[in-house]
Amino acid sequence: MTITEVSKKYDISQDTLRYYERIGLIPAVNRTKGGMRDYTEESCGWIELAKCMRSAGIPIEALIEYCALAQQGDATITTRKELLVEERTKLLEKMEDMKKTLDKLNYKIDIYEKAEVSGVLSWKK
Amino acid sequence: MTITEVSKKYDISQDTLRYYERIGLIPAVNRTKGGMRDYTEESCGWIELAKCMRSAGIPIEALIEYCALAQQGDATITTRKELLVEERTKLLEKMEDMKKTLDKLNYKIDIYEKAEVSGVLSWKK
DNA sequence: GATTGACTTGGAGTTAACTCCATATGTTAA
DNA sequence: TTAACATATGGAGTTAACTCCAAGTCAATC
Repeated sequence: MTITEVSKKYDISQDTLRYYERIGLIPAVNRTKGGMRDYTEESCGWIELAKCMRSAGIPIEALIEYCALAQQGDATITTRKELLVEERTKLLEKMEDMKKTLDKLNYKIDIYEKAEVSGVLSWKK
Repeated sequence: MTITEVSKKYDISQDTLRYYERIGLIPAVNRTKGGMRDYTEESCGWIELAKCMRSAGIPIEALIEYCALAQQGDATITTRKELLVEERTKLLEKMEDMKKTLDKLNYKIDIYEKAEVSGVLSWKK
């Protein structure tokens, strides 16, 4: 697959795809004789993973480390697992924060709706 | 309350508290004759709101707008509500992304655990 | 009244994560 | 084979959200 195709498939800019490769967030991509990138299935798998993790706000630094470990083979399995567990913990904490914020938003929106009906907002919080 | 007390109470740096006020994320804080900040209950309410919203990643720009609207009185109730509804929508989308990422993390961690036991990782995904 | 520590402002610096650009080279259609 | 377009690289620029700093003022203590 060309970079244009991958960019469309995963809705990631070509600049970002090259950037991810350059910093080691995904392993080096195959090249044609001319030097153009030729993404394999495996490359696509890495890109999908990167997109998924980034969409949840997992920091690039952690993903670079994971990618580096993965390229060192089975000896790093435990380390990689620990890394994922750590990110999972942080993710769960963030989700809790968001849940609290969601509750607050719902509460406030509810109050604003009631205020719209009654025309008064003196009892808002 | 002094800025030091507020900083400790909400675990937000003094620099950030001043920054929030400067950019209008919270309304101007009361001052003593000497010019020092003297946070009221209401100020604290705004800070708590800011902290909650920011912890969920709601952008500063939206909060500045909300704060500006709130200071214009009841005429902006509907606009404020719409703003909150919009942010709630974005928040729910982010939470869905995170849920998907969490599932992926759980799946991968599970595979790594099995690999640790069996010593093989050939069937990872 | 002098020292010490908290607080003030305006502005510069930092960090993460892209995003853009200039210049050069590969690729394809007429 | 030449125009037109896609892609390559290295490096600079951008954005959001802080964070730090210098130089000065306020407040409490000795």
